[in-house]
Amino acid sequence: MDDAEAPPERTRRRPATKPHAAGVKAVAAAAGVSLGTVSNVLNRPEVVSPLTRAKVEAAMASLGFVRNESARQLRAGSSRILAYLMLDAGNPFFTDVAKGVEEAAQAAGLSVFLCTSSEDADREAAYLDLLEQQRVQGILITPIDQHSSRLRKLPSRGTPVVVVDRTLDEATHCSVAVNDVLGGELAISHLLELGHERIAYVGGPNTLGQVVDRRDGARRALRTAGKPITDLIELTTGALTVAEGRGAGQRLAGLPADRRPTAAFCANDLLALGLLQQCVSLGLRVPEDLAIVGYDDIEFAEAAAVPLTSVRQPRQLLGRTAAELLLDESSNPDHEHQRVTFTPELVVRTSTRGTV
Amino acid sequence: MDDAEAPPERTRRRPATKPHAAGVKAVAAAAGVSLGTVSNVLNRPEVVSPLTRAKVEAAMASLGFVRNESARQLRAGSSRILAYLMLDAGNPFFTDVAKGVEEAAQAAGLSVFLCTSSEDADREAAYLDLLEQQRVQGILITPIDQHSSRLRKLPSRGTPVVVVDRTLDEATHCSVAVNDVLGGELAISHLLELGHERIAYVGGPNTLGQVVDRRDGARRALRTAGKPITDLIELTTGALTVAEGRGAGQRLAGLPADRRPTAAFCANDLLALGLLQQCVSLGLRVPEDLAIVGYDDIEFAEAAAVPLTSVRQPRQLLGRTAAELLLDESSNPDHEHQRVTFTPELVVRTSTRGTV
DNA sequence: GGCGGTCGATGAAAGGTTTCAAGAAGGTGT
DNA sequence: ACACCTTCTTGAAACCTTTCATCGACCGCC
Repeated sequence: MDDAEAPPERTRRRPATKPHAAGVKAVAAAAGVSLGTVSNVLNRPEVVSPLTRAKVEAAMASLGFVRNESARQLRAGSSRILAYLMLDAGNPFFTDVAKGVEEAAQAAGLSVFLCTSSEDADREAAYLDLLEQQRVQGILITPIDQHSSRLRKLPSRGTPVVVVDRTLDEATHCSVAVNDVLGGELAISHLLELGHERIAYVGGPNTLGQVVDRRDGARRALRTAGKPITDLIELTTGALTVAEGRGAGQRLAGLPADRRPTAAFCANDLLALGLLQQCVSLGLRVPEDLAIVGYDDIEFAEAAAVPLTSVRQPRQLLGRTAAELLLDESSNPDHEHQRVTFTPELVVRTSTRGTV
Repeated sequence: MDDAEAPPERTRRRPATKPHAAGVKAVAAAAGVSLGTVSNVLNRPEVVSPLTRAKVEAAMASLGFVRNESARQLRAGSSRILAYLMLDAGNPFFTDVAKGVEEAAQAAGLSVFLCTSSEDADREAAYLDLLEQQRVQGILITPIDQHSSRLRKLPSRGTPVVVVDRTLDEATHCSVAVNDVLGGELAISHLLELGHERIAYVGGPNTLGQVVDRRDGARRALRTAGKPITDLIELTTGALTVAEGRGAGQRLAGLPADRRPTAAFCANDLLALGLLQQCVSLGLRVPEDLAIVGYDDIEFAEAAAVPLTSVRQPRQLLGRTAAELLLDESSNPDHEHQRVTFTPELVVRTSTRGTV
């Protein structure tokens, strides 16, 4: 056998790498230092001498070095990212929660990625899988189905989860919520006090915990007042959107006046705004013919055609608290899961009270 | 020297790995196959025999295997993620754009991460760096400062960028926008036709291209009508939010009636809604004392206290088109950058026309 | 001048996946 | 029985960074 013959001739495999040229290696070569030193400049600048650091930084700038986060994360094992998987980005309630999350994350030096399930269980599942594979620091989620096994399993595999706007008995996560049953109760008590007898509950789908809890609160208020819960006329919607609210308004306005409810409590403000808009355009007077109570007290509730009575939730605080719990869980070794519940507050405006 | 003495005794380094236990290696062992086969099951299931595949899948399930995306991406060099960095998640305009983006992304099998700069240049920069380091497939962005060098450099380093809701002359990206100058013109022409002479332009900050273009359109309409552009009373705001709109309303309502504008054109609907709300609550009648035109025609514009005349933009289409351009750029080798411009449309409602 | 100590820089190993050339096993036709 | 395919499976290399034990140089001090 002749050693000199047939050199290995390794065919160059091109792993579809983007033009992202320079890595630490190239920087090290350009700066005339070792790999480790470049890494130190990146991660522990204080241990490298000012002169060397300057050389390395110059090399980085001239080569256009961009750190490869995948490699960093693979080796270091930690991500500086936190995700909030929300139900519906079009609902200002959730974007306000997100604002709170970002506030807390920024304070801790983390970044937030927002994802939206759009009330679609498959999308929710797909995002959960993706985020787990990405090994994000943690996931904040307002779930569609809080009993999903995927959700339960995540924490045991190392990805902390905090449930937002839902309370959960599971011992696997923290949760931060607002007492929705109480909120429903507040709304209906208010309407009962105003003398309403035929009251509608507009909300759906019933797979959403929020929808069910608020309805249960409504029923409880009726019971407390000594009325049968059958007095609550339920209009089920397919989602919590303005469009669905309009649809409900259509159905409601179509009822004969003597069977039509005199008040409607909507599972959120988007529904309430749609309902309001449709009813007004069909000639019903609000609140004289139909009083309306919304939920969330989003910024637009006050600016509506008829300023909307609504149940207010501490949106930003909700997000901030959730993020803080998540951070505690991933940094504090003796973290204990908590269930935080805030108290909602009724904000009365023209849509129920008429005159100011 | 005695070979048997002092075994290396390598100290175990614990790279802070999360409990995420099982990797492909463990799965391979459990299933009695090789590493490569497990990888094949993951990436090219069709090449592995049904029997083997079943064994591997069973092993994955029982071990709770979660693929490490960092490692996958590091080796394979490609990400299945696309990011939309938006100006303000609280603005329904952008969440509608985002919806369009997700639609297109989902069709292509990609996932979308949403980020929000909140009109803060530092946050924008930080997110751009982060996304580049993550080596996302591409970035969609509604920029604060479209002349940022960071933005220009990204594509040359391998991360495609599409600018959304802004037109850009740079030869480095595609952009998808709506003709904002024309939009401003439409709004003001409408007001002039209605006989208004003292017109206010409410918007800011002037670093935002949208704000400037819409104002320029307004001025152009005045010129076309033979009026001096000084007729346009400018109220500069700090951001495009409801709260800033209220502030502007306060300022505006404070003017003596003979100097107060009879109409206001707002750079977006959030401002318009805030302005409307504040003016009404201070006793001005809309549109009799003050006509208002908004911009974007978000869903809440129609449901406002006084239904809002607004300039409509094809929001979802904007997002979808942008995402499609991005996908083309990253898959089609002879992609050419495009500038797509849509045409806005004036939607007249009560806030300018009074009676229906 | 020798000793201990500090500060900085070094380079090999490790992290989990994908890739691909090459090998093994099984089947078919003559 | 043999050559030739086809179909699956294999194992080592490569991706880029971080980590850490070790080494060299330099300083001050007895």
